[in-house]
Amino acid sequence: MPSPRYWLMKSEPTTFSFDDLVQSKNSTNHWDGVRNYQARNFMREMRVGDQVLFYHSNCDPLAAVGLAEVVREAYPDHTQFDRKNIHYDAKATRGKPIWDMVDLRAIKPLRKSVTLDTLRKTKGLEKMPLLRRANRLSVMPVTPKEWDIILKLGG
DNA sequence: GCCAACGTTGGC
DNA sequence: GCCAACGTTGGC
Repeated sequence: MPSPRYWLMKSEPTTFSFDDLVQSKNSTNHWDGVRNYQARNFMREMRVGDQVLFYHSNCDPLAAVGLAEVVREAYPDHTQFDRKNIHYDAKATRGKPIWDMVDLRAIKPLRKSVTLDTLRKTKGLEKMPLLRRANRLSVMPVTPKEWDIILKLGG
């Protein structure tokens, strides 16, 4: 199976919002802090040019808000080595890192944010992991069909 | 290697 | 603020 070309990534806007990405140098920043193996493994499958939906969690409104693309493939997340960082992992060493991150560049905000509520009501999106009850996965693949549906909703 | 307890995520 | 889901940890 070829690797998916589309992804959804969740972030709490109080921690790092789509606007924060837009305002980063070259609209580009690294996606650090992933500490879940499934999410990490999905990041490792990402290739330069893959498209990413930026989703805001734990806020109001809950919604997909912007488009980004992968500009650097998985490399070690530096925060795992930093004792003072909330994401510090004592088991990780520079010789044997555990956690990776990718770099994303903001493409543009969606003309219209697509709320979780809308996603739930839209046919064809039922299988998205995002919509599963109490879902915690922060990085997930999006099928081309789902991608088209969501982009239409987002204008 | 099992599984209960614990901690975190994140929608509600 | 609550709590369901679920990943992780640790005792055995």
